[in-house]
Amino acid sequence: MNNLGNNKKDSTTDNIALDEKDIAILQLLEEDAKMTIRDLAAKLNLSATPVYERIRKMEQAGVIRQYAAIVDPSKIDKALTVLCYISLKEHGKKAGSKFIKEITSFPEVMECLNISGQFDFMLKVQVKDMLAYHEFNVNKLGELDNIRHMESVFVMSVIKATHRVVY
Amino acid sequence: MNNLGNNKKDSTTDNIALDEKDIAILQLLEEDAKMTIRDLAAKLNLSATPVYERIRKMEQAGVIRQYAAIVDPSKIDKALTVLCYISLKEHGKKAGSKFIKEITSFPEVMECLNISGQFDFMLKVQVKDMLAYHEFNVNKLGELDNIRHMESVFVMSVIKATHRVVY
DNA sequence: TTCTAATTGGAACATTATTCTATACTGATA
DNA sequence: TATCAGTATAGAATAATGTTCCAATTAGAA
Repeated sequence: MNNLGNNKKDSTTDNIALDEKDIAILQLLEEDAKMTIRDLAAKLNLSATPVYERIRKMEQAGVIRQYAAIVDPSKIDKALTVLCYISLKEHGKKAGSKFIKEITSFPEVMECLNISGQFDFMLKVQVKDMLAYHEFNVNKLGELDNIRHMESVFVMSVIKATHRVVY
Repeated sequence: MNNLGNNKKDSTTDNIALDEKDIAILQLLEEDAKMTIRDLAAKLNLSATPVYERIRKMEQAGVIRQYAAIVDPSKIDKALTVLCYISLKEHGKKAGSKFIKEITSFPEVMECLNISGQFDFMLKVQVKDMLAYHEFNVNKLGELDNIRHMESVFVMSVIKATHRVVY
């Protein structure tokens, strides 16, 4: 048990009620953010204006957090994904914050989750190859002083990876 | 050890050499895919044409896999993330394919990784709450007949989550 | 140097996003 | 049922952006 992590709300406004049309728009934009408003409108049997307004509302409400270009890691020589499990020695607020600050500064760390179970954190680390991971381990994780235990699990293949949360 | 997973290449063309300008473009588009070509050009001290051509090449080469709207799960009532670890009884090609086909069909499964270690797969499951996860477990995972062992790890907070792989 | 191929700038053009206004709808009230 | 207020919508006008074209420039090889 620990009290680490950062739960700050980053929404611009309060919650928003989404109807079926909003959901449909989200589903389409999750797959292809470059779809034009007119194409969206045609699929939903609407004109451009309501689609445009609905998207704008969802952006402002923080429902749509970001539009991102998704890059294939293997194409930029980052073919190895490793899940790195870490438990800390000190779980106090101060020690935890320090660890988080350092971890999040590493560009190799795509994801850092505060988890239940025997470990405190799971990192998803994206690197070129095993040598690069070894160096990350030694030079970056190895420099942190609050790590009690560490375990690496290697990703052999990606069966499914999506950003779609709307269904 | 197993031979599961699907490593098919989905690139449109062969590999491509990326220079510093390409990298810079990727980094910016990973953060904000809606940034205009003219803004990108201004940041890179180029005109619109070369930026446009470079993006097009990276799209066709599969370096840019997708443009996606990233939705905040908590805003659409999917606030609980669970890591679900699974090991199979049968690891043959046929049994593995069947499992993969079923798992990837579940919309709650955001991610499915074939991993090293005591388990065969890690699923990242995104649901409303604990009750919804319980139902997913019973009604969907529970219907699969090839599962030997299963373990759930709950995500208490997300410290870092990025799609940036270019650095 | 000279040549070739690739890259670039800037203008022209095509497409799309965005705004505006009038109309249609919805649900509540009397 | 009639009327009203608030919201959502379509369609046209405008602004912004994407896309193409071509001439000029650059970089590298012979």
